[in-house]
Amino acid sequence: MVTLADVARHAGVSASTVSYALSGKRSISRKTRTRIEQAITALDYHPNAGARALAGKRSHIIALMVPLHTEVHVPTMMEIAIAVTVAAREHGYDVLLLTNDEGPDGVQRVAASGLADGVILMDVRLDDERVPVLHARGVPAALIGLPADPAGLSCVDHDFTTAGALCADHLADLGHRDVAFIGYGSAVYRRHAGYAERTVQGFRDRAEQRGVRFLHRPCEGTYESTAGTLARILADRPDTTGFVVQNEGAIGPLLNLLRAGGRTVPEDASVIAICPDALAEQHSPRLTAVTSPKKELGQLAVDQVMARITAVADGFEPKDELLLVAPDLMVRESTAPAPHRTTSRP
Amino acid sequence: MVTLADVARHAGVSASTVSYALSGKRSISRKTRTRIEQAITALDYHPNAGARALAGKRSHIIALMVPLHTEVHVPTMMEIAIAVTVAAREHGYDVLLLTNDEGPDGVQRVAASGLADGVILMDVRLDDERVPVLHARGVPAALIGLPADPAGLSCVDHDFTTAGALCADHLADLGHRDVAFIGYGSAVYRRHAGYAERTVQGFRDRAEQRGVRFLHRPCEGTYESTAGTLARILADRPDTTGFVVQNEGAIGPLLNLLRAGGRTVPEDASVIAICPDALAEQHSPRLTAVTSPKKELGQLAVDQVMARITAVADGFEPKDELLLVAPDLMVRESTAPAPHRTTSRP
DNA sequence: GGCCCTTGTCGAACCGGTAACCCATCGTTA
DNA sequence: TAACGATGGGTTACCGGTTCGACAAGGGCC
Repeated sequence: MVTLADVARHAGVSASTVSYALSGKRSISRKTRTRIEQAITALDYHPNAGARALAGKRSHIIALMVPLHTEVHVPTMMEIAIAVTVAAREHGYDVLLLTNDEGPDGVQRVAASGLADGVILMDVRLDDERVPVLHARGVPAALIGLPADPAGLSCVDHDFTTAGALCADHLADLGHRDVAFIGYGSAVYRRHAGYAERTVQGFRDRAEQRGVRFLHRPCEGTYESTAGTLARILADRPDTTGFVVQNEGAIGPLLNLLRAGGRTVPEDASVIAICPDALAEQHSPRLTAVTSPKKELGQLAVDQVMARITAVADGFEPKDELLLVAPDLMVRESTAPAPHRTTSRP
Repeated sequence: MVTLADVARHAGVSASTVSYALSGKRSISRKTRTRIEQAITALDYHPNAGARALAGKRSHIIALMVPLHTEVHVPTMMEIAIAVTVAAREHGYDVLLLTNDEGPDGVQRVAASGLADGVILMDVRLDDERVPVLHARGVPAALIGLPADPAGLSCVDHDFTTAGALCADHLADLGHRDVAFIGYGSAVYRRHAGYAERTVQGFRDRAEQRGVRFLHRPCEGTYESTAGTLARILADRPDTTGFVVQNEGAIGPLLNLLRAGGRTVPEDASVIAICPDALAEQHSPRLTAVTSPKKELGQLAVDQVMARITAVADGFEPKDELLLVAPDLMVRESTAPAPHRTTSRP
């Protein structure tokens, strides 16, 4: 193994000079710098991570805690994870993968041992158990998702409220008067996943503003549950012509069921999905969808942790941030003006 | 921060004794051991990761390099990544997430710096560039996927050959005489992704053995490409009654297209998917599918790296392993005996 | 009773960087 | 011209564990 001392010897300088040349924390003359650089490439030197962490009190690692349960859209999660990893590298950081089953102890473990300088938590619940640990230890952290009380924390999230509102607006604009919101399975709402509730809330509020009648129905995302949900919706409100689907698993079944029931999309019924673009493109017809830029989420979260890490290291009080990333409505082939009423009702 | 020395003082012993009590590398009397344990919990001691890595020459971290391109099924990848993480924890190891865009340099970086003790590579190509680095540095590694020359390496993979063969067998058993294999986009084959080629090979060989006529057609997985692929298949072999789909994106479109073309599944055409169970369950009808246990893959890969890490540390020559995990054929609703020929041909 | 082996503990030398502190040189300013 | 700041480099004390060698105490054996 090649050490700093080896490089120093090879370059004819002292170890500290090499260290400073590497970190840039002091000015080094052109000549010595190039001599050092040559020595480094000549010897193929790679600074020892453990020694660097020990002496520098920074591991240059952030931990990313990902959810285990599959209710969240996995590719989306993965995309965020990748974005986090890439963004972290740009700060000279690496990413440690933690699973949610380690829970608060996992956060405690990596933070207390100095394994990670900071933590990014995904799939944050309103009453998340990991948050107290962050406070207790003063762990630099960024949350992707919002807890009930974000005081003293940095958070990023999709702006789900706006996502819901965009859906309501789009359908209202197209003249739909009776619309249905097909949400996640009731377990998700029971877990108090903030995003699910906020989407419905945004949809509900805007729908009311626009004078659109709506139903909100949970749905597990299997074929059967979707069939059941749709049947109940049409039983309760036969004139429903607009559908918003947040549960990705329900999209395919819904389209099939509508078709099977003699309703053509988008002529007889409009469908908006709240899902990644890749998914929206896969269906036939291609779906009008509301999407959030996942890459941005990951990058922002990294920026937030990095800011907190340096703040804590420099003795500053890290400042809280709460960023909501605006979603985009992409109009495709699955939405159209509401059909004229053919059924007359009492 | 609580250090080993603090614990030692609190327990009235020397630092080395605490270290030995923790590592178990020397016998410690019952009494002192319990005193030390009490001190540890009393002070809430967590060994410093950097110091441990530096002194012990082990970071207790393995790197996992995941692919970036989306041709592979992302949830499957994620499931493997999670399995790796969980399995690693059972060995007292953590997982560092690397993305494939770092390429060979990434492997070099984490290995040479001692950041990671070993590496698990996913999405291995036949002529993977990262393999030479492993050899050059003697990096303990496990590959998920097979390179062209696995000599000196530990590898796990799905037994794709058997997967292909299982499909051919199942269709042959049901009496299908003309079958089609709908594969991945041609880019995948061009990248020499071993798994794609091996699946086709296994299918081809078994089909020939069983006297089944077959076609192999690449498919990008979009709606259009699937339509095109299906049209060509039916043009070339109108009597085709069995379909094997490896590209998950093509499954939904294929089912819709068959239905639209007046072919009922499974009465007129049987469909087997090579995909995760979760996906097979989502379609209607539920798909007969060939699946590999992803969890096992991750666990085995971890076992392999761990074995190599300890081997290298103890000065042994690590022994190569090549494990193929057998897939399961799960019969569901999308396959049935071949229909009697109704079209007579010249 | 002397000898040796086992068991339990301690002291101290690392592991490979970091950064505070010190020193020399040189150009600038009063 | 003396004082001074800026620049470039060396010395060295850590950072918090691990592990080797030393050693004392106790037991078994001849």
